[in-house]
Amino acid sequence: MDVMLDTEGKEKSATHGAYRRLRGMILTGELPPGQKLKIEQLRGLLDTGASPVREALSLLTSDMLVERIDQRGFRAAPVSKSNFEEILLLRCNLEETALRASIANAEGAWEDRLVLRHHHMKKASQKGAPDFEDAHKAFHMALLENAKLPLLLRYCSQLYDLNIRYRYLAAGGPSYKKRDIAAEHQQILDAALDHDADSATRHLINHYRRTGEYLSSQMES
Amino acid sequence: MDVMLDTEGKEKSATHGAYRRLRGMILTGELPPGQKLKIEQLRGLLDTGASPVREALSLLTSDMLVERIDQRGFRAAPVSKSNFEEILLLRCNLEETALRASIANAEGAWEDRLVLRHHHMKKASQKGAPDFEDAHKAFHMALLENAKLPLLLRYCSQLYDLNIRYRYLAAGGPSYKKRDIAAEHQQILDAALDHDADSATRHLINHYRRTGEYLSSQMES
DNA sequence: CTCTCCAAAAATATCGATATTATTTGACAT
DNA sequence: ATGTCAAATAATATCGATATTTTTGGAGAG
Repeated sequence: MDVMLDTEGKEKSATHGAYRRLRGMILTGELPPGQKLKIEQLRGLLDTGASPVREALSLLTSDMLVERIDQRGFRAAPVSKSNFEEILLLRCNLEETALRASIANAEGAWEDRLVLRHHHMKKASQKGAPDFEDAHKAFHMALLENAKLPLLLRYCSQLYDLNIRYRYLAAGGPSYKKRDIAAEHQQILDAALDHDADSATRHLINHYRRTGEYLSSQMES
Repeated sequence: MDVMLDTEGKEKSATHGAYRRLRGMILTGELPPGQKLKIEQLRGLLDTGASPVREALSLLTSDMLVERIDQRGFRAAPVSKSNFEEILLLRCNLEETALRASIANAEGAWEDRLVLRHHHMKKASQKGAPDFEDAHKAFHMALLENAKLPLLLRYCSQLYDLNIRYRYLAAGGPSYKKRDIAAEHQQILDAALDHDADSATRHLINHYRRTGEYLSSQMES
C-alpha cells in the first residue's frame, strides 16, 4: 500500500503530519475562522487518507482550534473580540502563576536554557527567519517551564497558540509592530535572571497587555 | 449494517457513546491509571467498531484522561501526588477567578439556576442517588458559569473531572467522608446569593483545600 | 547462565468501501 | 410568488480488511 518511501522531511505517522499541517494552516489563517473543514477536501490537500484527517481534526478539537458540530463534521473555530479578550485575561493570570513558580525554582540549568532561547529568538528576529514564531514561543515557554507544573504549562501553551492566531488575523503575519518587543523581551529576561519575580511578571504582563491593546484596536474588521 | 435499532437509552453517535462510557470507566477507576488500552479489547467491551474507539480515545487524550504513546497506542493517564496537588492548585486559582466574575455578573436568572441545582444536589445526596456525581458537578459549574468565560469554564470542568478521579481512587466511591460538605455547600451558595465574592471564594477554596488534604493523606497507597 | 539476534505473534495505523445522515434541488400546491 | 415536501446529491460516520510497526519468545553464541 503506502510504501512510506519518504525521501525527505517526513512525519512519524500520517496522523501526526496531518495534525501539524492543519494546525499551521489554521494558526496562520490559511484556513480562515469558521470555515467548513470537509474531509474529502482536506484529504486531497494533505495527500493522505480519511482516517488520519479525521483523527487530526479530533486532536485539534481539544486545542480549541477546531469545532465539531454534532453530526455535521468540523469547522475551524470562529473568532471574536470577546474570545480574544478572554484569552488575554487567562494568559495574564496563568502565566503570572507559572512565571512566579518558575523563578521560585530557579536553578543554573534553567537560566542557561533561558539565555539560549532568548539568543536564538533574537537571531531569528534579526534575519527575519521563518522559524521566528517557533523561537518566540520557545522563549516564552522556557520562562514558564521551570515551574514544573505540566498542566499549567499545557494550558499556557494552548492559550499561546490561540493568541498567535489573532496576531496573524490582525496583521497578516508575524510582523506585528516590530516596535520595541526586543527591549520588552530583554527586560523580562533580565528580571527573571535576577530572580525578581515582581519585576518579571510586571514586564511580562505589560508585554501581553500592550500587544493585546494593539490587536484589539485592529479588531474592527 | 448496524441498523441502529436502539430500543432504549441510545447515543447519537457511536463515537460519542464510546467517549462517554470510556470516560466514566476511567473516572471511576474501572480502567485503572496507567493501564494499556488496547483497541480490540475495548472494541469488544463497548460492542462497537475500531474507528469510534480510536476517536473516543483521541478525545479523551485532550481531556488528559488518556495518554497516547508514540506509535504504541493508548493508556489511561497515570496518577501521582504531584499531579493531584497541581490540579488542586489550578482549581483554586481558576475557580476563584471564575466565581468572582460570576458574582460580578450576578442576575436573577443565574441565582435561580443556582438554587435549583443546589436543591437537586441535596436531594440526590439524601437518597444516595447514582446521579449525585452529576448533580454535584452541575452545582459547582453553575457557580462559575455566569462568568461567561467559556475557555475558563472549560478548564474548570476539565480539572473538576481530573479531581473526581482521585476521589474514586482514594475512597473507592463518591462516599468521600460525608462529614459536613452539605454545610459547606450551603455556605458557598448563601455567600453567592448575597453577592459576597470574598466570602464565597473563601468558602469555596476552603472546601477544596479540605477535601484536598483528606485525599492527600489517603494517597500513601 | 546471560546476551544478542531473528522469526513469529500481536497490536496499531491506515486504507477503501458502505451505510447513515444532512443538505440541496426541484416539483407541486396554495 | 412562496412555502412545503420528496427525491437526488453530497458529506459524514462507521466498518472490515490490510500493511506497518512493536512486542514476544526462543535459539544459538559467548
